[in-house]
Parts: sequence; structure tokens; C-alpha cells
Amino acid sequence: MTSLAEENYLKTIYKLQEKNGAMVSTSALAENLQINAASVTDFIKKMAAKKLISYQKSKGVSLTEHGRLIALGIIRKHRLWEVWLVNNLGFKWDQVHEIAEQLEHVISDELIENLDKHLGYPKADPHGDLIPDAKGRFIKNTSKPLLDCVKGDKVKFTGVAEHSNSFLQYLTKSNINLGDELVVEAIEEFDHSFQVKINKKERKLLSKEVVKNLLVVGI
Amino acid sequence: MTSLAEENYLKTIYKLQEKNGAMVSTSALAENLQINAASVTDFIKKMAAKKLISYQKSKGVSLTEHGRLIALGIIRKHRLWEVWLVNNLGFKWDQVHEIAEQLEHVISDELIENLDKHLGYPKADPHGDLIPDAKGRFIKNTSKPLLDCVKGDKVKFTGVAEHSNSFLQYLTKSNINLGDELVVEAIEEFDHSFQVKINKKERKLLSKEVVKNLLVVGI
DNA sequence: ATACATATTTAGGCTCACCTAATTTTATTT
DNA sequence: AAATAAAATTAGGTGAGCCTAAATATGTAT
Repeated sequence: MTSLAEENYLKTIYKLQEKNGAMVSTSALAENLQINAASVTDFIKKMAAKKLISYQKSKGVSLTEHGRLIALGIIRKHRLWEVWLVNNLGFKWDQVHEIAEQLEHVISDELIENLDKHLGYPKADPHGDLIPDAKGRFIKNTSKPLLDCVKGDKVKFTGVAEHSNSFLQYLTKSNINLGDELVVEAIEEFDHSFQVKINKKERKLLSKEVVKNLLVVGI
Repeated sequence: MTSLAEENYLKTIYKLQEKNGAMVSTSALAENLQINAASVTDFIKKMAAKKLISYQKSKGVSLTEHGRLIALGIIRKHRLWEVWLVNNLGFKWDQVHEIAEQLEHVISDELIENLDKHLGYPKADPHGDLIPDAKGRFIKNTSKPLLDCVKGDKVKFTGVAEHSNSFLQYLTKSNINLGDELVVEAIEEFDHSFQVKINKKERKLLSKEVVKNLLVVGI
């Protein structure tokens, strides 16, 4: 059995490994979990004893294969619940994270497989994050930041690299939605802002900070 | 804030009060919660200090109005989730209790109101138990045990008084389902078994133990 | 290489929600 | 009313998961 605390540690280690590479430091974990570093040291020792992670004293931790699969199971649940909250319950994409953080810990394989089926086996959550299958496998991700595009590129907006409510709400009020077609009409060299045409209609100026966090695929 | 343990105590006290009247004994609570009686004594003192229950030493506990409303909130969530699990996810009525026991502790008023709306404001769960509204109010319950009926009565099967999987599965395999019309054709005086006609088609013999636990309303 | 700053760990302690064993209170039987 | 049984409480203790303060290890700048 995996406790709630263990699940949260596993999930956070997974995300930090995704973002920053192999080893996750005690302080990074402490900050992300909002837990004192001394408590983290304590806890990761116990998790290492359970073979959920490997721990090198003063060097940091990384997930074992076992731990990684549990983390992916939680991420799978989180993202499926987010799909349900948005598609079936009428929530907006900036309202679902906290609720999914609770729902992700509900334990029932049958529930999650039935939910997956009920939702039509979605490949991504409302933010465009891919949903691993029951065995922890992802489909291949071909998206890249809009920032990496050049003038003339025609792409589809498929996900966000930044999940803060302020960014999500910025996109909503700018009427930029997942699935939109974006055409890069101009790039300002000075500040790296992008002029894009959205869905062949509206023309918008997007700051570097924005284009860095918009994930797209070529069309 | 109400902890998971407190929520489970409140829910259990509510159910025992429903069943056996005003005061709930330490030992009854201990047995139903599968917790040692000494631990229960400890815990109910703390709950009394929080005004969730009133506690008379060696006499037992009862819910305060505040505690009752919290208990009803949990029951509301439990039953709404059960409706969803059966109506939308394809679970059977004997498969949903444990999952709903987890889901009932998820905290989000908006979630539960959206769920209620999504389900079409159901009045009862898959076992026929009434669902309180957001303010803890029930619609009037007019059901009674089939046992209280007399020969010739024509009724609708609306709920169960016994929620064990074995009883639910007995009904399923006997093809007796919520909403069925039952006509009492004969009552055997010796063992109180009932001969009933179901949906104007099948004729079945039901033991006293069964008719005691079938809840019906006249039609 | 040394000094300093930062990160990590150790040591000791706390609360929550449980436990067992012993004691006291309440209820039942004679 | 006394003896006995059952229920409830008290006392002391445990593990999980957190904390603070102090000590140690690691990394960086001079």
C-alpha cells in the first residue's frame, strides 16, 4: 500500500525529474511539497527503504521503476478526472486542478478503467497534458513551444507548459483555446514577441513569456 | 475543518441514531467503525469539545445540529456518487459502496452541486436511499417494508432496508429490481413468506427475511 | 586553500488517531 | 443487596508525518 503522503512525494519527484533531469534535491522537494526540508530527509529515507525511490545521501533522489509506475498511475488518474470535470461537469480548465488533486487518490482500478472508457479513452487532459495508459505508457509527444517556430509556420495549439491559473485565465480572456490554429505572421526581434493569426480570424500580439508557454504541433 | 476520522464518526453516529434512536453507545460506535472502544471514548471527547456531538459520560453520544448537517453533507455526497457510478459508469448496485466511501470525502461544494445537476437532481441513490439537498433536507419518505403489506396490496419496490452485498446480489439474481411492481398474492401464516407477482409476469416466493428488507410504496 | 554561504542531515519533539491493559462504572442476575 | 457480567473510561504507549534548532556536508568566491 502507498499512503497519501507517499503518493504526493512520488508525483512531485516525477514532475521535478521531468523538468530538471535525473536527480531531485531535498530542497526542491521541500519547496514543491510545502514541507520542511528536515521532514523531507526523514521521509525519503523511508521511501527508499520501500524501494519507491533511490536515495543518495546529500545527492538527492530519483524514482525506481516501481515508484515511477505508481507516480504514472496517479498522474493518469489526475488527468482523467480533469477531463471529466471539464467535459462532463462544466468546469473551466483553471478550476479543476485542486479537485483532481483530491480525486487522484481514490483507489479503484475498476473505477479508473470505467472512467477512461466513459470519457472515450482521451489522449490528453484539458491542458493538453498527455494521459498515460493503464501500464504507464504515453503516446509520442510531438509538441514544442510556439517560441521555437519561425515566421510563416502554421501550427495547432495543443497544450501549455505553464499551468498557473493566471496564465490559463489570460489565455481564456484572450480567447485562445486548445485546438486553435495559429499562424506566425511576424516575430519582433527586440523582445521576441509574436504576431499570430488565430483561426484565420483574429490577429494577436503575444509576448515571449506567452509563446514560451504555448505548446504547438505543425499542421 | 473536519478530518476524515471525524467525518466517519459523524456518518456512523447519524446512521446509528437513525436505526436505534437518540443515543449512540461507545461500543456500538466502536463495532461499526472497527475501532477499539477506548479509542472511541478518546475521540468522542474531542468531538464533543468541538461541538460536533453532545456526549454524556457513560451514556453515549448524539449529533448536535452542526454535526448533523455535516453528516448529511457526507451522506449527500456518498449517495450522489453512487448514482453516478451506477448510471454513468456502468457499475452494479452491489459494487459502488466502497468507492463512494472514498469519493464522499472529496471536498468541493462546487463539485457536488455540479454533479447533482449533471445527474439531473436525483431524489434517491441506486438502493433507493433518499438524497438530502444541499441544506440537509429530505423529501418525505413514504416507503414501508413489504412485510407490513397485506394480501392484495399492489406496491412499487423503491428501496432496501438491508445493504449487504449478499442481499443485493440475491435480488439481482432473482431479477427483482428497483421500480418493479409487486402484488401480494398470498402470505403464508406459518413462516411469513410472501407469494408475489412481479411486474405482472413472474410469480415468486419471498421469505420473511426478504420481505422485511424490501421497501415499497403503494400504487 | 580558506572562508563563507547554502543545502542537507541529525536530534529531539509534537499532534493525530489509533492501540493494550487496568480500572471504574453501569446493568443484570441471584 | 450482593455478586457478577458487560460497558465505558483512564493511563500509558505507538507510528505516521510533520516541526524547530543544531550540526554537518557541499559548493562557491576570493
